[in-house]
Amino acid sequence: MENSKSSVSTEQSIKEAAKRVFLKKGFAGTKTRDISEESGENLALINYYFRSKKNLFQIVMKEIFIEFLESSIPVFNDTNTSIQQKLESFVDRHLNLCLKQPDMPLFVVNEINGNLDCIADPEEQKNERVENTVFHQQLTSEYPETNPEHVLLNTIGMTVYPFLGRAMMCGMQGADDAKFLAFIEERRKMIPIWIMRMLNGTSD
Amino acid sequence: MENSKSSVSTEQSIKEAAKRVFLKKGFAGTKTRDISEESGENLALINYYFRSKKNLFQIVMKEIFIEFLESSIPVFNDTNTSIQQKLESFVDRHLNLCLKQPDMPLFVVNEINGNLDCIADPEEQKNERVENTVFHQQLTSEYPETNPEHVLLNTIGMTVYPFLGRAMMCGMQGADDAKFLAFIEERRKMIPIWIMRMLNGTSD
DNA sequence: GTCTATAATTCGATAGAC
DNA sequence: GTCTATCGAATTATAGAC
Repeated sequence: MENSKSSVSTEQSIKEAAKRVFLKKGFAGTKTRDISEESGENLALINYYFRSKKNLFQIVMKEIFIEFLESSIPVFNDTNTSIQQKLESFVDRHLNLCLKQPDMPLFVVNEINGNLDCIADPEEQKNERVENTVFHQQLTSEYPETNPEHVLLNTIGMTVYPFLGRAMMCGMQGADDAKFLAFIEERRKMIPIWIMRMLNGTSD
Repeated sequence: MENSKSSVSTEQSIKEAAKRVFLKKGFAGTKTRDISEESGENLALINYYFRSKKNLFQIVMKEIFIEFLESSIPVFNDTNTSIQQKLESFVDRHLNLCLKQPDMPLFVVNEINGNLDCIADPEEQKNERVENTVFHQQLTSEYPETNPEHVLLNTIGMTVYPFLGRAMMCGMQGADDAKFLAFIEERRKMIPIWIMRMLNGTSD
């Protein structure tokens, strides 16, 4: 914004390339040369624009996290939708997000638990907790005997897990892309139904 | 077994230390010097016993994988138990496994999708696929309209996800160990029930 | 802003004494 | 089998010309 040349697009180009590489290889697995090659920009420009690999990583990490929040929070805070509608909408949006960036869930889950203090700014997280959402309130009032945290974890987990687990999912060997996509589409339809069944079952 | 000194325990010591460090930091994030420090053994001994870092990693990886299979396959292949009993038993065993090594799920999910050819031996995997289990057959015959792969993925996912996702689980901030443990114990009881509810629900 | 060249570290692996 | 010392490659980061 305050530069003279085509620097803005260079900076952007590096950041986008970094995002792709970090997503695929994680922090420790990514070399700055990978980012340089992926972006087509000179190696030195990475440090020129972003000071350090770690700093660049934190920026990318934060963007991904924000992207998730901005996709999810409005859905969970909609005062005009039912629990089931919120589930349908969240699963739909989140599956699309995962399909667009299949490496994202693995990346997040892997790096956020890491030793790195990414997303370190306590300011950023604000009170945008999923705990304080309308969804949470609806669950507590309509299903007072169910712990909402389980519902949330199960929903996110069932949505995300196929992208983490073609591995642990030993049964899906040789699953080509088409089969995987069909699998996901089945889940897009079923997950909200499954969650509702879990909620409505006899409370024992 | 064929060595003269206390070499067996040294080799074991290194392998166990490597397991701990790899579990926590992953392959790329682990330095051989970390393993040396963690084990208290000399740096050079790592290469003496295991030739290379990568080789040591593959050995550890295989052990963890075997541990999972040996814990799960017998349960899924028991001809004397119902679907629900298998679910209860698997969840119970697998949660214990995860509680003993909380870093394990993240590690597996992270590294198995990686570029590494760990567990490369096709021989090892044999036909011990979860696809060919009695559990799979029971599902197909008792719930012919349900895709067994979803059931399997949901079961494993719901069991494992809390260990992956204190992170993505934004709602569980500040969850201390005791609270987390209680959360897991709730799930140990509920997951089989939830899965059965999903199975028995009216087929939409 | 961009490039080349290189400094400064870090890391995996090994040589060689004991 | 174990240790010290170190090589050589890889990698992050920077200095300095353009």
